[in-house]
Amino acid sequence: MTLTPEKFVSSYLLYLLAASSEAASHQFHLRVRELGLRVPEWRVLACLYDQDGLMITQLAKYSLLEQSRMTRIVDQMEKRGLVVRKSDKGDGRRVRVHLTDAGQKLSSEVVEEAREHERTLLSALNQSDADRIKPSLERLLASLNSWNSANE
Amino acid sequence: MTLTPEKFVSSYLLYLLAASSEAASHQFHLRVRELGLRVPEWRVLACLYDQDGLMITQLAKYSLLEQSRMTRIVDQMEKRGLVVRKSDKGDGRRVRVHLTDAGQKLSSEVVEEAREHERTLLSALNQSDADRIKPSLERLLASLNSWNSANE
DNA sequence: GTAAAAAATATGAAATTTCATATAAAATGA
DNA sequence: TCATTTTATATGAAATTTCATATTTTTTAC
Repeated sequence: MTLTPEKFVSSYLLYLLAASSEAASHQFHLRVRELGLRVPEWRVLACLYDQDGLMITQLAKYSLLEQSRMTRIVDQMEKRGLVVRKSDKGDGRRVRVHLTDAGQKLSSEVVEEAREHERTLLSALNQSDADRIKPSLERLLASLNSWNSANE
Repeated sequence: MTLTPEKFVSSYLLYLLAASSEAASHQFHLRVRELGLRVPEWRVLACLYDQDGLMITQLAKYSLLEQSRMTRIVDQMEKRGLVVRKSDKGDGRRVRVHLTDAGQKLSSEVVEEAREHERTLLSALNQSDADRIKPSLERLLASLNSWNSANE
């Protein structure tokens, strides 16, 4: 049927991206679970580390998951004392999520481990790949995002 | 506490990879759902397109999901008439998953759409990024995989 | 040849996730 | 202003996913 029946998956862009993401995250996500966190919870901590008081919707977007799921993740983190909800004065629809002291402490610790893990990963690459990978992914992501917005 | 309180997430390698993967896949995964498939089912079709008769475990690995989940994905695809299980002669533990005629037809069609989508995505990048991205991800993935094996 | 270990798949039960939609607040526009 | 639409979050119910473990077959080590 096709003239080029070569393997498809192993050089398919979407596979390479998903598999790289999975491979890069694997060890660290094991560590995250050791710390008693699930991946989405770690993502929330990381987002709030950068900017405390984000809304549920923003957390969902940055953490790459759905809003209704984020609502429940925040529920659990709140029960656990890592974050608190505060309603936005000025816009009563918005819920601002803030780190508690415990959440702040944990988030700093895990971010530090994440940085260290990243250094380790990068040091396993050859110098030129290690130098280029992040800027290159940043450009890719920017292109993809603008392409996606243009095609919604 | 830290001397460089700059944003962490937006330039974190694991975030860049996960977000790029998500952004690159988003539109195509919508299309996959339009075709009545879930993402893992599409992945199975793609794997079997490359090599019919893979085992459950291999499908799980290539599709980046767990074995017990793959068992149930295959259950559903089998009920739907896209694949059939055949037990491996020579090793009775192994289950070989084969495309049916319908599965073969569907898998060829979706793979063709995936190729087209990939061309479209790549054409949105500048020439040099478009040329480098796949080889570069292939090297990254290889490094990560060998690093992961070494650190299990 | 046999016991123990390993490998491949399946499955019950709990937990999570999704989907559609409810609720409530704010913005828009006539 | 009032009705309509949009935005933000929450939630019920169904579906999926995970986790631990059972089952079956093969391999390994004695």
